[in-house]
Amino acid sequence: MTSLDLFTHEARNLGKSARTKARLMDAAVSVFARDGFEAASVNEITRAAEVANGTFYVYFKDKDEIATAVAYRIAHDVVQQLDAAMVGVSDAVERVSCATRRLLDLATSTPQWGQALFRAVWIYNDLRDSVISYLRADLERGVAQGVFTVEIDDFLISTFSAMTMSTLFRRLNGEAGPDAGSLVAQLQLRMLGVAPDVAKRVAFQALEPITLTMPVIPRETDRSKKN
Amino acid sequence: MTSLDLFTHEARNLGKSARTKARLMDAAVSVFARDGFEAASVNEITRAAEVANGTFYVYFKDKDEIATAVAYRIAHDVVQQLDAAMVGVSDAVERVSCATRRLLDLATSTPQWGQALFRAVWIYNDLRDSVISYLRADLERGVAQGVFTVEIDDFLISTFSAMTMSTLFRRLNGEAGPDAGSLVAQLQLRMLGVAPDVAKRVAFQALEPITLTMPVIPRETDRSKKN
DNA sequence: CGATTAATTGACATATATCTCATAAAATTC
DNA sequence: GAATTTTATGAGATATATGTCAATTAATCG
Repeated sequence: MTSLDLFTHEARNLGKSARTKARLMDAAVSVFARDGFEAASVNEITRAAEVANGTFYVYFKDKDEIATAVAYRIAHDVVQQLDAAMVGVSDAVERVSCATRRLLDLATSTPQWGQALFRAVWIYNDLRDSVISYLRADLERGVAQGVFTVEIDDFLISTFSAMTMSTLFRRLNGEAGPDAGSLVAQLQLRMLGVAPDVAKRVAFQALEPITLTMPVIPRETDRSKKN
Repeated sequence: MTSLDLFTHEARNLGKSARTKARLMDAAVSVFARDGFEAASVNEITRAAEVANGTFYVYFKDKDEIATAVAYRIAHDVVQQLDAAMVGVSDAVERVSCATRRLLDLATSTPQWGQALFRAVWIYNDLRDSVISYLRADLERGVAQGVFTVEIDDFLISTFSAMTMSTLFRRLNGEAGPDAGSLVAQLQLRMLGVAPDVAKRVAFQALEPITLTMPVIPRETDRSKKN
């Protein structure tokens, strides 16, 4: 077990089997983030979860099944948090910029989940679609308002999200700094046809601090700090 | 062994050991393209190459070594072909557009190599740098000429190549059609600050048919056509 | 052609992964 | 607290991968 253990935390008041399952899912997040989907093994996951090998198969048929479960749960949570962070933003240009920046902030604030999200989106196409479900609507609104001068189709949306995802990747690997969200949002707005000065202003304008509504993210307490 | 076998073809006049090594490298390309780097096994490669397991270890220390060899050779060849295809294109806007489109055309014309290139660039960062080595210069030239209104830094270049690479990925997976190169080039030019109408014109203008100079790409003859 | 060198082979030792299942431990019920 | 149900265990059967090496086959040379 490492760091956050969000699933375990969520399941802390449920029955024993739910808690064990959650432990396995947290462990899977760690292992997938560290080793990648392919290289990860059930043994690594059970070791990380501190349960016996056989326990895994009580809860999941195989690696694919836990991977799917983890991926969909993470995507679901991220979409939820993203929705919450977007409440009150109505201007199309701001919404598009905000979504990219918030997603990056979210995914990098808990890097293991970010890694898992990245890999999950890579593998499960429908997940990508759900993470960016709001995007198409915002883009179309911008076109209707005349601020975006580009045709909204699958190709555009794929390219747009590839820009976000590649930034996430570089952010998680330390190749990009905290302003990466703003930088890529700026490029995305330019691509959509927003005037350069407006793109810069919107992409770099300060974001409200996030007010978490849904899942309580446990923080390390000072006393339990590691080395 | 499948389809193209470019390495084998290149080595056809060399000694036996060079030919066997080439067989292994072609097989590796196939297997990596099919199974991905992680999932590929030495056994699969030797089976595809129709040699015994032990033969592999005569030529390569392990999977990593052949992967590196293959990746660098492919990147080298692609850069070479790309250079050839860019000769005579001098305008910065055209060069940037042309490079993206040519790279996509090249990589999709031999899909297994395209897959391998995609995976290689993913894993070996310096390869990505070599494939896009010309890019920075062209971008800076465009800025000097006043046609690009964006700051040229690592972040921009990474994002730019992510757009190309994600298009390659979708192209190889049949999610994008033959015009994908033009579509993404258009978006890239817009992002760089080129006026939308110019971006469209340049990205969609006809390209000269490629005149191959360097490595002879063997074509399937009609009589050896499969089913 | 016989001798020498180069290239190839596949069985084998080792390691690690998957998934099952009889059994044990823990939790719950009455 | 005994009985019952739920949960967890880890040894083991099966499979597949890696890398080595003595032996075999193919190529070359004088």
